[in-house]
Amino acid sequence: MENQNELAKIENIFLALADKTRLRLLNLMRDGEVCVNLFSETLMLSQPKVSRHLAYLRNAGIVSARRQGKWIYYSIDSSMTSGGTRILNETFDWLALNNQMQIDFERLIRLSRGSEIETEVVYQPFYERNEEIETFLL
Amino acid sequence: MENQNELAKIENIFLALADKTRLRLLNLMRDGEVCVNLFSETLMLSQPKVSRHLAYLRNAGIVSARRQGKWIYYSIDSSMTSGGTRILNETFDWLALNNQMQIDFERLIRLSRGSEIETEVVYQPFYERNEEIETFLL
DNA sequence: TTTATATATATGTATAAGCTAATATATTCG
DNA sequence: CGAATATATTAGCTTATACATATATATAAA
Repeated sequence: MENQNELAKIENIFLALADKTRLRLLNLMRDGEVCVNLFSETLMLSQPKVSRHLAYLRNAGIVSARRQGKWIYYSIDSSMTSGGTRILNETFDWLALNNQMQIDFERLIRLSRGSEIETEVVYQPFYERNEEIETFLL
Repeated sequence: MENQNELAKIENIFLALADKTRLRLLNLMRDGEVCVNLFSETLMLSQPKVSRHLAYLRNAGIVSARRQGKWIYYSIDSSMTSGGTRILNETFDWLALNNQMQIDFERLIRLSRGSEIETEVVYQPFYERNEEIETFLL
């Protein structure tokens, strides 16, 4: 993924977006960071499946991850190229119109309120992040 | 391709864009229609390869084709969904910055002037199309 | 240090999609 | 009609990727 020409980078962004599961994962990150467990619970998908698709998005440079204790939080990588960022923003706008994506996001919010599952997962919008806790990038 | 839900349609647009050859083909259609022969000459790709990728784009609803005599001209399908259109426009803007795409487009223009190949291919911007000639959609 | 939890990766398999070479179809022209 | 041209499709092969299941790694807590 390191030594590719520009055209290959563009192709790789679209490859990353060309999968329903990855689109659903991205939609959940649209304005905050989410940990693997919460992705898995929200979308009712197996943990390895979620993890592998997140790795795909990470390798494509679309999301970044930070560990906080046992949890790893994923969010949109703010250092994307401007071309990729613009495509991604259009994609978010498009996804926002989609029924499945709306349902997913509502479930994310509901689960992150902690009422229905007993795990410690939380949804953390950017503005709520506790930056004092020791974190590091993967 | 007919009976798919909205999310699948979104996925399919990105699948269609997730290939270097298809991106190069689309770039050549950015403000006009192009026939198969000219795609093939411009990109120096085999005719079956070009034809197959154009079929892929056609099935995805991104391009449409019209026959005029022996030639079949492909262009961006103006009846795309607004979401798809917006993604496509961002994509064109991004491609326009890419060196390979610039080279491709210049070669298209040069070849369509007819100086270097002896076939009858022509590049036809929308505004130059002769609508009087009998045409039909594939 | 052992145990539990959260996440990542490996393995085997099925499917999708790419490529080349060959062939089929459609149109025009003689 | 028969030949030439433009485009599409098929066949065989290879590669990429998705999936489920199993296993490994990293952290926290006891």
